[in-house]
Amino acid sequence: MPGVGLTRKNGEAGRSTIRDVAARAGVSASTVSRVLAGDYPVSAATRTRVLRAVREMDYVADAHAKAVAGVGTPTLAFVLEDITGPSFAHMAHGVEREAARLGHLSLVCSTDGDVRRELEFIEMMRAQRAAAVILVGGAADTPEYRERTRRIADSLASAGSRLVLCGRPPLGPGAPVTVIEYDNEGGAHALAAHVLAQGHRRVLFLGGKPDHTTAMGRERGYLAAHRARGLEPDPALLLHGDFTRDSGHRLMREALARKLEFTAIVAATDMVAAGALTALHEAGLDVPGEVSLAGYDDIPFARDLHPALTTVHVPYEELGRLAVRTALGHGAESADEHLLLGTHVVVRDSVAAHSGH
Amino acid sequence: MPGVGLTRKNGEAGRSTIRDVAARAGVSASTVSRVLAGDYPVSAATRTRVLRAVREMDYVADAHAKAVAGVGTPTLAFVLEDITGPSFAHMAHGVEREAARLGHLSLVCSTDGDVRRELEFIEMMRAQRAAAVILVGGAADTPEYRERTRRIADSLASAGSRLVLCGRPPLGPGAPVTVIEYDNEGGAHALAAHVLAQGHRRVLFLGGKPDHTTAMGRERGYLAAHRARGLEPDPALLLHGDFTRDSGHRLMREALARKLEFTAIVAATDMVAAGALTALHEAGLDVPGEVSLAGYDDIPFARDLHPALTTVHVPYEELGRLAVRTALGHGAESADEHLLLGTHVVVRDSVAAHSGH
DNA sequence: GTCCCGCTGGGAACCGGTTGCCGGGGGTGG
DNA sequence: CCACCCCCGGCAACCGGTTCCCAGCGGGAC
Repeated sequence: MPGVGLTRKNGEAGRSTIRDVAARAGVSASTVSRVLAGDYPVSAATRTRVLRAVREMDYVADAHAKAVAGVGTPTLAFVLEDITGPSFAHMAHGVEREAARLGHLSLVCSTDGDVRRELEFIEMMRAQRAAAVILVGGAADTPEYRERTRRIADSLASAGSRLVLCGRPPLGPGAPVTVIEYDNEGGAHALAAHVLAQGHRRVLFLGGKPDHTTAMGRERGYLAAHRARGLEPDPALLLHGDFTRDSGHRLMREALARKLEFTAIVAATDMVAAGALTALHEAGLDVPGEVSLAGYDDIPFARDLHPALTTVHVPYEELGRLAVRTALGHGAESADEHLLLGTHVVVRDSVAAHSGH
Repeated sequence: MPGVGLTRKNGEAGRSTIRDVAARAGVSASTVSRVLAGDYPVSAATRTRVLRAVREMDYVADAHAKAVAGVGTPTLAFVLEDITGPSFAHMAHGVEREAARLGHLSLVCSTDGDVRRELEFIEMMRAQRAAAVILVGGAADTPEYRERTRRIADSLASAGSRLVLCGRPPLGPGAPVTVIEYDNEGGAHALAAHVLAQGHRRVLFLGGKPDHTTAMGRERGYLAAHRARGLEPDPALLLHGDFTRDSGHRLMREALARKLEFTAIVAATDMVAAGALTALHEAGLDVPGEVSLAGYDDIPFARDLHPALTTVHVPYEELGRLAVRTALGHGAESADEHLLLGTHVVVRDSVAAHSGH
């Protein structure tokens, strides 16, 4: 005897719909919707009955149905290489916190550097009608990258969404993109200048991948600081790896094994510096007595290395917050935007004056 | 002249619907749907036309509409206190990677320890029809916690979702919950035993909040290791703070200022150990020459502290992966499950034999 | 005592997909 | 040559909400 007798009681499995609530309250679905929306006049008695039914059935309106109906808050998406890296984690935290504050949910995707995964995810975000997609972290700035990213930006823009590049290479004029960067070159310049001011003349640079924009920005800063003093750095002192602790460790061991001459080291990342530091310790070298060392990022741990690491502070969390604010603040029609956040060096104990020579 | 003439060209703003695609391909919406779904026989010619229209219009099916229609992949949600903590970040990475591998999107929420935010988020997840909600990280195991969490679990279960507790206190029998823990007590026991085996008898414990289950598990392990040797630890050596670097730093300074007597330290966390280590350094103490130090978590940085930190390895990433596998592997009808992952101590340089006395 | 208006609440269309069911047309076998 | 069947594609209902539009009812004013 189907039809009338479908008894979906309170505790029973399966979600209850707005019509179930309406039935229990003895009103129509429209009324329930209106009570919950809060606009529209509803008599006090009816409102009470509806709210009681909602409470008793533990009803929550289906977010997808709302989305399809054109109401409902779109989610925010952010994509990063690896949330495990401390600076990425701080950006992610900023993004998530700010999104939540503004009432949005955050979808996250780690790509592990895989471009295909990034593409697939962004396609999904288009299907999700994401409010914005935030791409965080540097990337290789190749023509192919620009073209691909621009296509993504257009595609998102035409779907009413928006692409935000956070610490990523911009795309040139005309692309519907918001860019938020922090000053890699400036920070590295200031840091290297600090090291040079201590009298060091041969300073090893432990860099990242040669086409990676973050890595290159920092390397440019390192070079610029030299040239600003009329010095030309020895190309043999520029080493390339990636941004991991292991890379720093390996590079440092190689430098030592090859008996490169240097009195200070600038690492592209605190993680790299950490690896380098233990390699130095393993070799029995005193820091900063025999060699000075500086990092970049000012991750919390920098203070706990021994000696405490001199580094460059980057407002990662603020970067993330800013990214979502600008992403959400604009409709698709907004002009392209390009923000550049400042950095500052924080002096601790790992860089000392160059005594001898 | 409205009606027929609505020319929504390719590049124009606004997403295209399945009916737009159908119109362009000269077929009905059903056919487009079927071509994209891949099941159902469609003639080669029609399929080609449809696919071309899809490509030309850069069409993506709306995920919300699919969800409402009952198809489509539900997303996964995970909640943690602060993604900035290294161990949390690794769990998060594991969760996200495994979810992606299984074709699910991941929603993330940082609570900063705020219970209300946690509640709100979970309510949203019910509205999102999330496949599962993964709560990660310890919590205060109060009766109020159990009751509240159980209510959440029931509510999710009745909506066809599932709650997973990952490194969180279980709820007792009968709750529709999957629990995945790692062995805090066992790990701490093994670690403390290692320290005691080196001849130390007065070992300071730098713990977490007194009602926090993770903290308590580790403290129990510390105590149990003593008792297994017939020793009764001095209660004055049990200090309580939280799991941050700053807490370790502060606690250590206090212990030093109060001239507590100890020859070794077991910290509840590598972060705490890091803070403690720099406090030790600041006080001019040699580690492990004068004091031994051990941590917990085996975060990547542990190797780069000086001396390299002896600690307990926890398979955080695997924990995250496991959480999503078990969460997704079961319908709501599955039996309650309780998994316990093992840990092991990794011996480095920060614990030495107790020489003097 | 009417008339009119404002306050409430319901019916139905719509959002953008999926899918059960049905019907037309062409190929094949008798 | 006719009938049957199968292949393919369209119609319409449905998922769970929102909202436009309209109708009924009650009260106040004349």
